[in-house]
Amino acid sequence: MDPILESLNEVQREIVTSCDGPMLVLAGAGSGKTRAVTHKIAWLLSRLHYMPWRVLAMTFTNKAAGEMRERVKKLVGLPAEGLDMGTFHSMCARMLRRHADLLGYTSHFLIFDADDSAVLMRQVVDQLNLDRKRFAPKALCGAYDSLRSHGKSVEHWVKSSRHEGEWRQKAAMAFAQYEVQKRRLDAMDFTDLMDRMLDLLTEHEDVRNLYRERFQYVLVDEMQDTNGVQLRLLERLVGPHMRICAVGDDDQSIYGWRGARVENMLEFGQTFPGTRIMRMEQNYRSTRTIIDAAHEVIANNRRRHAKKLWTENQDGDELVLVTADSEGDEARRLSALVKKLSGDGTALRKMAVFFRTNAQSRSFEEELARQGIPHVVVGGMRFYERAEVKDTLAYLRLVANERDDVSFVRIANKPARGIGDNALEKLRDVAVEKNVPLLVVARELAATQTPERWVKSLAAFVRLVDGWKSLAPGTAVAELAQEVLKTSGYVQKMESLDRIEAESRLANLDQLITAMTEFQRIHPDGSLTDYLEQVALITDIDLWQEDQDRLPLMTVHAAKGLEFDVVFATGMEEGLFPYESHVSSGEVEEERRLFYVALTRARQKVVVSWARSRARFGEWSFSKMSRFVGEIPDGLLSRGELPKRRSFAEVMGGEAPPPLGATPLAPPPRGAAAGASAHEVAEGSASEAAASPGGGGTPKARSGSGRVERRRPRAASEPTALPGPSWTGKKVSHRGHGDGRVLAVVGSGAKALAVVRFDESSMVTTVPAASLTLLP
DNA sequence: TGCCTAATGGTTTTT
DNA sequence: CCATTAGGCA
Repeated sequence: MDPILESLNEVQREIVTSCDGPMLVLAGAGSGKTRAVTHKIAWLLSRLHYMPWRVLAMTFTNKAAGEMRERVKKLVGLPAEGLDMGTFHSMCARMLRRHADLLGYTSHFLIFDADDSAVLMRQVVDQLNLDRKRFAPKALCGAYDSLRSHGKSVEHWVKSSRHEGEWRQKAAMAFAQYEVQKRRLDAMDFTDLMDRMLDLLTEHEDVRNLYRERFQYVLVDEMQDTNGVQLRLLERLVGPHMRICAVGDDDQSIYGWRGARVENMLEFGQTFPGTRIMRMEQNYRSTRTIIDAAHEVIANNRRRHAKKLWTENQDGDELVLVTADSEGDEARRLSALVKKLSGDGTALRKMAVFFRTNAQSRSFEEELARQGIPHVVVGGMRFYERAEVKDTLAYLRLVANERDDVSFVRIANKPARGIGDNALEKLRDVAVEKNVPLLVVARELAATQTPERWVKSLAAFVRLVDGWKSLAPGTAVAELAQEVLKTSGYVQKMESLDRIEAESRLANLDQLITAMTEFQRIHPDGSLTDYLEQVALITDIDLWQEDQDRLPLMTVHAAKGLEFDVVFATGMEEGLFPYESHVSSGEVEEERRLFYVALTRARQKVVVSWARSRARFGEWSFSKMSRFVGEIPDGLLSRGELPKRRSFAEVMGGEAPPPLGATPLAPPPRGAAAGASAHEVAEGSASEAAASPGGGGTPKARSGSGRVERRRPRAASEPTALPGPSWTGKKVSHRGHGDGRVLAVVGSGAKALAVVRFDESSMVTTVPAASLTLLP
């Protein structure tokens, strides 16, 4: 038996070895899809002797591409290096660079991230004299993006509205202006990468033929999450040979809101006539109980291909339901379970906490820190979104492309160098009038030698930028960045800030430089533009290092494609999961698929949890358990012993429940009275909590309810210089991490360890208390 | 120009 | 509740 086929089942073998026409693989969760794809690539390379660059593979994340490449490498060795693998976005960006001029862009066009787009949109909104509130730039970007990803025209969008016609009309003007400005800036946003690529292949026959010739085999992963444009892209990319293999699972389509069309799976056969359809329905990942439970849930969806996963795996444990009183309580109960499992030998990195929205991570972070459980939030504050990192990149972007007005505005006066708001205002007027980039206007003005102060400042700035520009061609990225940071005065300014703040930022810049050096090691010939592009398309999943044993926390969306021994599916409440706006708009099925994805990530155990009450915008609200939990049959779900239903007073800390329909109560004393209180309240020490029943002198009486925030008398002892439990809740600073708040202290004196949530990174980390300074 | 305080409004999900 | 921003002041 061929070693490439040895470890495969019947279906997988068939998939691997049939390579002469279009194929669609309906691959259920955990059915060994990645294995099939990697072995197929290996087959193409080593048995059918495809040259690596003739194989194009599209994945959903760069991380998935990297992993796939590694696995192919294990099978066939070095040739795997030359494979064209990546996300749709990164592959398109690369191809677009090569032919940018055909579309009226330069080859170092900018790639706008969501932030850049919002900045530009804000300028547009101001320009059109629209109200920033009613026309929130971010919301406009979102609307416009969704519009395009769904393949709708602006005209259609405007007409389709019966209400708010005037709003849409004006928004449409903003969209148009946004397009104009984006063009002028030589920039593409994420959606453009798809749309312009489609233009390129549609309008330029020679380019189309070039790639059709080049790519003799095309593989697509996660087909269910591609959008209409992407399907058409594939259609044009794949030549008459039609050697394409797409893999997907309609039950796992969770990006409908971004334009993903499950229909792409159904229509695949029409786009590529003669498609062979293969099914992979044996699950190798999960216990039978998990598979059955997941099936029962997803079977409630009407719009799906009827199918059923099966497995030869053991039955395994029942799923476990955890009911909590509040989100803090939920976090506490799950942390206890994590501790127990970890004690029984399950590595933290083999477990995962999932939630519907990013905001939910907070309560878990706090509790895990309190318990000293190492963890990592995948997708929280991103490294490349930190201000100092973005500033540095903005400098480089301006050097790489002088049409980058967004970057110009960002850093022209950072550090302050006398180019204030009115200077920028004047620049922009001229720029718009003449339709030239800000930097060019600035350069012209500088040459006029007008004695005004702001013109002089501008001239100095232009000199700096031009200096870097002349330096750029022969200089390594890391070196250039260091030069820029030094001569711009950016670092110097930072050093003059208070020490601690500065150090953490400088540490981040150090890390950035390190990353640049690393980039150079991998791409010795990489240009500045290459570097900026790679950085623009990086995601948090890509950055997630699994080498440390930490409990990962992430949204279910981020969990796609991953697997864990134990999965905690949290926040299972009506309104949250399924998310409220999706229930009313009839998109519950996508929410259910999302839950299905969550369940099927698990190999051994699933814990689903929900909280009866949850704070939203600081107000407390009460929810029912998610309908999805109810869809798991009784025999498969252990409801555990329900915590005895506590009285409202016990839960909320001594307050009486609100009359029905009344304003919700004041929140339980979480933040304000520092870490400890939430604990005690949930443990049910109601007597203590009743101490000051709406007493006088409390700061904010909440209107309507007549209730007030409970305030616990502060411990008499003032925090001492010596680290100890008294530091809990205090603001501190750390050289390296910056400012933060102490969540817990273990031990006391010189050896004490403090768990701190740092503002800058929003990271929760354990550090020696001795390394902290107490802030007032 | 830059720093501080007050008010305001925001929670889906991401390439 | 939180983070971000607008607006006033030094």
